[in-house]
Amino acid sequence: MTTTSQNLLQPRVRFAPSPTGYLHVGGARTALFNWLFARHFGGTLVLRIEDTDLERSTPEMVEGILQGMRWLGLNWDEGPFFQTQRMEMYRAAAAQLVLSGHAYSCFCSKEELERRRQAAAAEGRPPKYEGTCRRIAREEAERRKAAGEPAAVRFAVPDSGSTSFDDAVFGKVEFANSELEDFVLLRSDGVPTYHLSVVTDDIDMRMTHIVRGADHISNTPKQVLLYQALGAPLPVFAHVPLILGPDKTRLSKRHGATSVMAYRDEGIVPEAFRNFLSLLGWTPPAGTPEVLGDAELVRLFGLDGISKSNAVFDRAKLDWFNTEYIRAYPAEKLWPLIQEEWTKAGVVPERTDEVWLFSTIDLLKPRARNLKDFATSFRAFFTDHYETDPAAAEKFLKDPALRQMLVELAGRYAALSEFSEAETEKVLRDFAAEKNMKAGALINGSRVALTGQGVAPSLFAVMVSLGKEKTVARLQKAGG
RNA sequence: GGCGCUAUCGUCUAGGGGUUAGGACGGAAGAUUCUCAAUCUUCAAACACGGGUUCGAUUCCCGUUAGCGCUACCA
Repeated sequence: MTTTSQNLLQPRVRFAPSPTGYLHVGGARTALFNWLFARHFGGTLVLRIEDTDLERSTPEMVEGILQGMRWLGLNWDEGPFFQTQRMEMYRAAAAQLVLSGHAYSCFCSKEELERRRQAAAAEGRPPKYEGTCRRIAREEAERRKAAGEPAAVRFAVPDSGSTSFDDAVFGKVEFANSELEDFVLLRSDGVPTYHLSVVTDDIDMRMTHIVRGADHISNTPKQVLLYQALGAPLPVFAHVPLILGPDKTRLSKRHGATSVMAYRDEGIVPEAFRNFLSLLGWTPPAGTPEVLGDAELVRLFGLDGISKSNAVFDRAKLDWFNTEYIRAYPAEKLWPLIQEEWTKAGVVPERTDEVWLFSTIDLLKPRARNLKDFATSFRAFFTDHYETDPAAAEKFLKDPALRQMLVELAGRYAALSEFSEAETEKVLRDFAAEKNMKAGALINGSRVALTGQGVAPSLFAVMVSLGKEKTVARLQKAGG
């Protein structure tokens, strides 16, 4: 039997990244699915850092991954555990496997192995390890090791038969054992490889479900063999389809931002990112809307909704989710996120009273595409230190006569006692009629003069938000 | 190359032996005229191919093709 009954009431899952790079989109999605699964069932999410690749793992990347997890809002319940701090356990497991006859010492050097692989490739043979050292008697192997000869430990894969498992997403997957080679468990320097450390840890940490990328499907039979050799019950495997770039090849640097932190830098709201990511490879029950906040996601998530085919990362849709969240968020929720953008962009808001701030944010948010807009195109609402978009000025503010009109209009506004939307509009329209010019020209010109942008909310709402003093000053400034 | 997995609009997908094959993003057109990056309306857009099974396949089976994954003393 390849599966065992699992307790869905208290599932234990893990996210196990390797700190050889930042937290990328694919890893983030895997982390999210594990998080959703754990939260849905009230289970436990363990964070485990798989740093057994001593060459490529770095502390900076560990920090980068934790930072990514925090930005994504994916909290874990146990860990982070580091495999490099659990070396003794893997060595003990390897020793146990040698003792039970499931593994053996291999004295072939890396160079020798590489040479044989080349030769096999040249002859068109599969580059599989032939099991040379499997024939060395245990006593002799012990003697050679004692003499100081470096040795790795390999798993002795059965020569015949097959190994299968029931994947929660893909169903039954079966591999002929003859396709599997005697893979290395322990390197000659005593450091475990992936297969050994992952299985040892998953057993030790009592994982009930292994939710990971589909790129691990081919690795799974080796791990199943290890579970069996170690006498441990199998967890439920759930492989999730991969995320591809727009050209349908695996998502990589060539496709632009693959680090999740790049999305923070681009002004993406974490919850929007989670929503978008959740729908890459998973579909909620039929009839459910696509905009799903965390609570809904947690409530609806399940392994049965995971699809089998790879998904393309669609940036345009991410942006759409982002605008949906920015619009839906109340100003007070947007406020701290906006402050971060201001800090990054060096914007120092001139007014900080919440009533004004929140109403201005509410005025702006329907037109925001990302959080950065509040520090860039909306900048003029919060500070006098802003640039005017040359294209907008060219389009709406080019005419010198119009600019003079704006100065004159400023005078009318200066005399206004009630600075409301209705009043400011009336003043402008009366002025336009009096001067026999189109109100639209005045409105568009004023918009650029007031906001530095060609696109902004309704002009009179803008004026009220800015207040009389700024409106007058900026209109006057437009004159020259 | 070998092994494994996958295949519905451009993208994410629903569906399922008989449907006008549904939705969302994106796209196009129009409306609005106070801009559009807002809003509203409308439209275009898909079952990879070939064999079966069947009264009937997009759906089930086989094959082909394509894509992806694995094939390390990486994870």
